[in-house]
Amino acid sequence: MATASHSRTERSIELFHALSDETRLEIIELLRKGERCVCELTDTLDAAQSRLSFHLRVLKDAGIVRDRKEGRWVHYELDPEAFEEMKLLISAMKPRALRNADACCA
Amino acid sequence: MATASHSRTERSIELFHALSDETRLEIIELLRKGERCVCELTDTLDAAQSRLSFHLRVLKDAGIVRDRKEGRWVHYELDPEAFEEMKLLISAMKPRALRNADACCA
DNA sequence: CCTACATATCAACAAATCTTGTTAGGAGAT
DNA sequence: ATCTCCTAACAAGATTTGTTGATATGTAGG
Repeated sequence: MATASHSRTERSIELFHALSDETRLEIIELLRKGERCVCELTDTLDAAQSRLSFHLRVLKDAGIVRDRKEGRWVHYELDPEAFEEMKLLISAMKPRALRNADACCA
Repeated sequence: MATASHSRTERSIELFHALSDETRLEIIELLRKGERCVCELTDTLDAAQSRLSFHLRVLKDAGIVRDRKEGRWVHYELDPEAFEEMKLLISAMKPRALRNADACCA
């Protein structure tokens, strides 16, 4: 567990920040096909190992991916729950009133 | 219009980056009630005008809010389409395969 | 035990982002 | 015209984020 307790705002920031980086989006795209080890991600993305490790950590802390150790390899996979959570957070942000419900000023 | 054309990745980065800041999430929360002028946002959020102006620009460039000028006031409101777009982008990121579809290594 | 390999972590630097203060422009009021 | 109010835009500094290279940890095999 990365941090203790989150407000909804803090949770949104963590999740959406994790999604706002090209390398991390590429990782997610690759993991959609299923679990992958770090070695395969570095090969496919042609990225330095320490760079991927950094981004995988961000994704893991946000709960978007899970890791599983097997011998000296570490496999990562997407956590579907995180995506459901994001959709809920977005739904909770949508406008809930008609336009100009009660305008201020003027 | 902020930029010319976007890949889906670039668009995701822009949208999710806009959502990964506390001030901007607070703005969105306020605008859920309906259109608001900048003066009311600065009052409610107790934030410097220039700070809000910066964040409103980020939200506007991302297409999350629209502005409307009326006399010397500028009113902002949420654009519901942006939230639909986000949900689509998230759906497109969800895992599409069963776990361990074809593991690498070991 | 020693070596090779997979991954994580750290430190230093570079780049992007946010904040604050200031300036500028446009709209109404006098 | 002049003044005031509302907001956008710019500039400088502070903070955060991402990259890179070096080092550490841990596992497997000789």
